[in-house]
Amino acid sequence: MNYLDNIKRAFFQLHPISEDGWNDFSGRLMLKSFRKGDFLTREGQVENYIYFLNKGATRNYFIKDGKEFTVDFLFEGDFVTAYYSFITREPSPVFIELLEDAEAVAIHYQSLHAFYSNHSDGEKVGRLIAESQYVKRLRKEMDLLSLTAEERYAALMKKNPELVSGISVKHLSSYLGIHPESLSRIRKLYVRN
Amino acid sequence: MNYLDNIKRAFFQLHPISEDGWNDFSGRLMLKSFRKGDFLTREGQVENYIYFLNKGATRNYFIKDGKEFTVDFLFEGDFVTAYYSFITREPSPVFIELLEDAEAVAIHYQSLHAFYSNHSDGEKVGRLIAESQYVKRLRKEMDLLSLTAEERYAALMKKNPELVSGISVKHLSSYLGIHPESLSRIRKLYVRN
DNA sequence: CGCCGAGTTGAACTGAATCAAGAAACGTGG
DNA sequence: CCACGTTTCTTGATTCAGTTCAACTCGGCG
Repeated sequence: MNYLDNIKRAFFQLHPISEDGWNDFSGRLMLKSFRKGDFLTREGQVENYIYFLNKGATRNYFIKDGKEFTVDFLFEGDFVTAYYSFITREPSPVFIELLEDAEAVAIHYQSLHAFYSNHSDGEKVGRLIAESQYVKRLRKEMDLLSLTAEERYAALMKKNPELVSGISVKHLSSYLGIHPESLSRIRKLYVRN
Repeated sequence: MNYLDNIKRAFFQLHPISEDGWNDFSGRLMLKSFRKGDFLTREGQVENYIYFLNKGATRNYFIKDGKEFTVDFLFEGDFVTAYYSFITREPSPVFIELLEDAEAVAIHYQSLHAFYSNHSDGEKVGRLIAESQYVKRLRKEMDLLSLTAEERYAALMKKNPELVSGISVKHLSSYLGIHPESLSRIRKLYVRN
């Protein structure tokens, strides 16, 4: 059981490819370690990597008028990148911060694109990644448009209870689009023992 | 100048492909006509097409608790589909309604996927489409999180003035995440002659 | 110990929703 | 082309969810 097993499983779940294809891909990966508080990506830099989290958790956020807004939390077993910047090659509007010590496998932009070119299966995986990211974003947009803060909290608690308990009020609230005080009040309504 | 010229131009702007590839692709297209008020897609049906609008405009919206929420407006020269459903093969949460009489070129899901398989360039185009859709959604999500209703209106007016003038208050407001009365008031602030 | 950031609670405030009513624009059929 | 009914837009008054500012509690850790 080495550090490639997890990513291989995640990769094949998207789309199984030939052993040759996998060998090409896995040969491009680099293992990296991070400490809590480190950044995978800072605002303004062009994202050059997609990471797969073997261990750890990240918060992806941007800053507007000095205030932080969280767009995502990602955990062990997730692919992580400042995707907007990775795609457009523009400076990233988002920071990616490690919430705990982490170990991740990274692939460089150019290396991934070389892989895309080498295998039509590669392109397919790229498409599937992009599609799954789209689905996630649309869901969240729909929630932001149609739900109240309290409904968003309830929905999140239902779908992702470990997130609700594991993340600070400050960060969670900025993900839900409200202020910490408001989340604190909403939470009180849901306390039951 | 036939009905394929526009889509060819749009397609090649994403990614130029070989003449063979284009012939394969264009042979799969169907020309369709719609009347104002028709639906390309209704909630609950699985989306089987991607359309390219030669003429016309659409509003993509979903309904929650009887209220309509608009996620997108699309116009002449745009690709249109209930992408969420097209990807997941689940029933679409969104309706796509024609805002005016329209002419569109359509490709069927299975036909597109056959094209993906035939050409690695095909997969690449699929990836590029998905990526561009992602970018659009993230931008909107960031706006919804970090801007007030008035700021969202101002931003939209700056980036897309023809949209602001051409779309009804009712529809525009549901896109901005506010109620028609609120948009009406915001608008008053921006009137100048 | 004592500090310090995170979380909670309270009170006043505000942006947007809601409810209601009237004015304008639209389309459909005579 | 007008008359009618229907929908859309605007304006006003009120309410409400969520913000803001401020004070207090708690738990960690230096």
